[in-house]
Amino acid sequence: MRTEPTILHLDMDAFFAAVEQASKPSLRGKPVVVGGLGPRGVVSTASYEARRFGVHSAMPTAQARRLAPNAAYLGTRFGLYRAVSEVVMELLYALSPLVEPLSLDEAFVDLEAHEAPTGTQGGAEGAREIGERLRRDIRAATGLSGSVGLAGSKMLAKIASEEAKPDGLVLIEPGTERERLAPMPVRTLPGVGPATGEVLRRAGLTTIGEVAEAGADELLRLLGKAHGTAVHAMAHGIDERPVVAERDAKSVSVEDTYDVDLTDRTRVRLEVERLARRCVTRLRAAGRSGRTVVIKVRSYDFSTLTRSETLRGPTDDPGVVKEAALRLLEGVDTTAGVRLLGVAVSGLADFTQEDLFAQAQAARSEAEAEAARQAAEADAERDSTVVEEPDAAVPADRQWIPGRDVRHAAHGRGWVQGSGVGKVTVRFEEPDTPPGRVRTFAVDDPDLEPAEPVMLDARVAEALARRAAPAPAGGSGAGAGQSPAPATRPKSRSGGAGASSGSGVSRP
DNA sequence: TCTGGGGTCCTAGGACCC
DNA sequence: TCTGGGGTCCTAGGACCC
Repeated sequence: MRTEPTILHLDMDAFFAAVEQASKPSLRGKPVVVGGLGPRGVVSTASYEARRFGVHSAMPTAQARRLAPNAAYLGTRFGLYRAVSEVVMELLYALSPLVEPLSLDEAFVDLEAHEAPTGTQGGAEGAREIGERLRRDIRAATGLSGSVGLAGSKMLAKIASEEAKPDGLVLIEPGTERERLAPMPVRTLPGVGPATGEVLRRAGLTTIGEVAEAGADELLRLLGKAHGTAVHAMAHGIDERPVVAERDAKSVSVEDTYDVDLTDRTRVRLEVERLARRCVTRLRAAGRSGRTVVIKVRSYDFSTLTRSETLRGPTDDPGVVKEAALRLLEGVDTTAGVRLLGVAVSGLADFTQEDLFAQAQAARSEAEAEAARQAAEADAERDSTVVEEPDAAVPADRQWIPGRDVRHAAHGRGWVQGSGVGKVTVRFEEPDTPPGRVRTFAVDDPDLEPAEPVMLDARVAEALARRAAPAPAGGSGAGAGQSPAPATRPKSRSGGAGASSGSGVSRP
């Protein structure tokens, strides 16, 4: 525990929704909901205006539409969010070399890991000054607001930034932790979710103060060794976890939820093959290989199972992963219908078995690779004609997902407001124009085409240009701004860890 | 109301080895 | 003949986070 509040936690406010509002003038100050738009979609982020209607993250989008029927409902544009995130993270690295990103919109910074810049004071006031300057810099570079927490530990810094939301800064003076924590509900502690919260509630413990009084023995009995120890320490305001730089990913996974349950076994096999290929594409993009192949099957009734197989050595061969995934699928009954399928590779390494025994296996590998290449080609061809549930045979970039940027030959740049029954509605405006007019076209209007996303801010524009340049070979041609390419981050090989985060409770 | 997609960590049992 | 304990790997499931 530190005696100075030198751990900083940054959390961007309603990040995805705020990025959309920054790029769409007509949505500023209005309720905006970003997330899955299909029948089984859920909300990723709701703007503060939408939250007033009761909409929040992880809520089914269908429910959100009932609560806030007049909000704007937009699909996610991860390429754009990554570009903005890069700019924000660069500002954090300017504060200290020790930055721990938790997701695109959140990170810890260890302010002790560098010498104080000349002209700034140390201690709490110095830390507050750094935090406020950071918030100004973020607004200047991106047009967005972020909230900052400062404390002597990660846990308290995170709790502080939550208290600071939206658009604020809270500093918790070391020494005041226990009294600040005592009245808070147990669910405030990181790592205490619905299940743990319920166990504690049944034991009569609803506030952090009550948990602190409970004693280590009882907590270990209730929650088990690792969790009990961690919760006990955190309730006492003790958290010695260091800020650690971004780590290499330990697994890579892809999964799809289908609009309609899949029952046809041939279709299920085909989907597993596609997922295996997508998974390997991402694995290779990260320069990694893996030893364990995992499939995930969620049934019509939401029951979920996984099956895994560990290979003799790491691979990044799509054919090998696909065969393993199909073998695992053979042991799973899917006749009643599946709503989700997933494929993952874990046990990651930086090399493949083929590298190690390259010479001995050269001939064989070559034949295998050629076979895999041909198989992949055949699959790719099939893929391009495969029908996704509702909208048969419409190319991805012609599906006019709400929120996507477009360009019209006569009217210029705008974004898709909605589409249906053969029509698409476009609002013509850009980040730096006044709110624009709406026009409607036929979905196959040749004058209308998808466009790259834009942000007004110069630094974000730069980041966008950087990521647009190296298009990944073999990419599946997803819509504008949906490139699966990993983020290029300073000092990071594995880059696009994206929405990764630890559970954050290991051994405080 | 009907539940996404990407991750991390922990637990527990069985196999296997020393 | 009966009885050990510890360590590591693998598999499956679950809690949690953003």
